Amino acid sequence: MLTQSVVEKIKGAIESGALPAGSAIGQQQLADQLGVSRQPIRQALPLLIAEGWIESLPNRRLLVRELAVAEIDEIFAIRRLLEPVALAASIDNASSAMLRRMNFALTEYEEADTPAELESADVAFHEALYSCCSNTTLLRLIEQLRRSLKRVYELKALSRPLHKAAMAEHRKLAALCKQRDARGASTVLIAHLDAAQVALSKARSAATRKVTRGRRPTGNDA
Amino acid sequence: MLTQSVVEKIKGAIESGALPAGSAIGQQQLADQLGVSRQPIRQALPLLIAEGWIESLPNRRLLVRELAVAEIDEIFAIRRLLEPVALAASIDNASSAMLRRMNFALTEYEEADTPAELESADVAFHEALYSCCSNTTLLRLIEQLRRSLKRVYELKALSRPLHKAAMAEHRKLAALCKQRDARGASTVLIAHLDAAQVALSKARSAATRKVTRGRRPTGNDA
DNA sequence: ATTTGAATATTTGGATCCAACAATCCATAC
DNA sequence: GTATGGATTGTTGGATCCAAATATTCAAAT
Repeated sequence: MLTQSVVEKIKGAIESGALPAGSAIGQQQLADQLGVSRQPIRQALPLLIAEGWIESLPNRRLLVRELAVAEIDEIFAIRRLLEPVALAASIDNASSAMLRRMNFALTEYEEADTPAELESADVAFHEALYSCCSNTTLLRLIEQLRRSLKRVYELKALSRPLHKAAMAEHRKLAALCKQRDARGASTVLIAHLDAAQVALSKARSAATRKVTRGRRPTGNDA
Repeated sequence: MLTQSVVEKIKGAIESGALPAGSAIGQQQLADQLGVSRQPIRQALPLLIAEGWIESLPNRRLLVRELAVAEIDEIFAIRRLLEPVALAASIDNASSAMLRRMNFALTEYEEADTPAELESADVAFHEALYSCCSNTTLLRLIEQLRRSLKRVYELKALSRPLHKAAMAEHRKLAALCKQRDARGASTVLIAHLDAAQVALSKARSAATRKVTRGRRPTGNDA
């Protein structure tokens, strides 16, 4: 079915920044860009609107939805509730396969060169972390929340020290999983989430300032 | 937009049992039934599939998705995580409007005659409960989870004593909100959810037995 | 120069068309 | 009588058509 692939491609374009937040889009334009007719686009749109990727203006214009800072915080608040529970449950009935998957993702993360590799290794690690939580609805929910943040993540993909820190936290998590210390792992996970949140909001406010003033106020990047 | 109303109508039909779980459906059939052409149906389908209302078989047949007992339990597990937090936050910045809405829904619930009125009063009460939680993403999520269970709720709509119990719990919740006792309210809410869960699973297993054997093994209903 | 209004152009949403695909049904062969 | 193969029917998915709604442009009037 073309519709499904169109949905994924549009999501990918939004995540990658090819369709920047706030930009207006038309059905025909999307269709041309993806090399399909308008029909699959039209089937994809209601889904994308319902999932919050695209906003439908009253003028029946469409634009890529912006994620407000407040909304990012809201999502993190929910993740803080759900992910520690998923992790604890996952540790309780952890399989050896889970530990293997975790370790694999860990090394992938360490050896990643490109931001894309980093990203996919990170996703793989967290998926492995929760994989044994035996609540697939919860898994889907967590995945959805993480993905809705993804389009803001590439900002973060620049900073080296943050990745170092994240890697250390991942290693700590893996160790605690091996020891089956659900309580300890949850604590570390919450810290991990908080760190990601402040990193994100910092990167975002910096980016906003950049846009507003045309240039960063201070500090060397790159 | 017709599509949106088609989505709602199909959801409603599934919730009301007009489209029973497990039944096969065709696009043309749906279109005829709703008095529209196939086009709006086709735009609605990807959304309904993604949200788990309809299942798409590999043979490209469609059928109304069944909710497995395990899945119901999963949803309750998530609700137990989210709703107490939403309630506590809502109590912390409760407005007088919230208390008024709660009380109104409470009396509506008490005076309800038909199952539909009961249902809507219940929804209104819980919406009022969480309305001040200041996390709209969380609110949407909770609403989605509650609604996904709605189609199983009408089974429960029969038993009188259960409603009495639910009403008492609602009153207790309202009182605790008025006293701004977030902790106590959360505890009662969890008990409320648990009660609903066991009631649901009992009703469901009874219904399944009924279907399987053609009649209930023991016990008087009605 | 600014604003109002009409004419034009673009875009959307619903309906329809058509080809590909899957299931069903029937006939024939074993 | 059963099983296999083919024809037929029905349904889906993508493309296209058309009318209605909206934005845009351009001209005229204040």
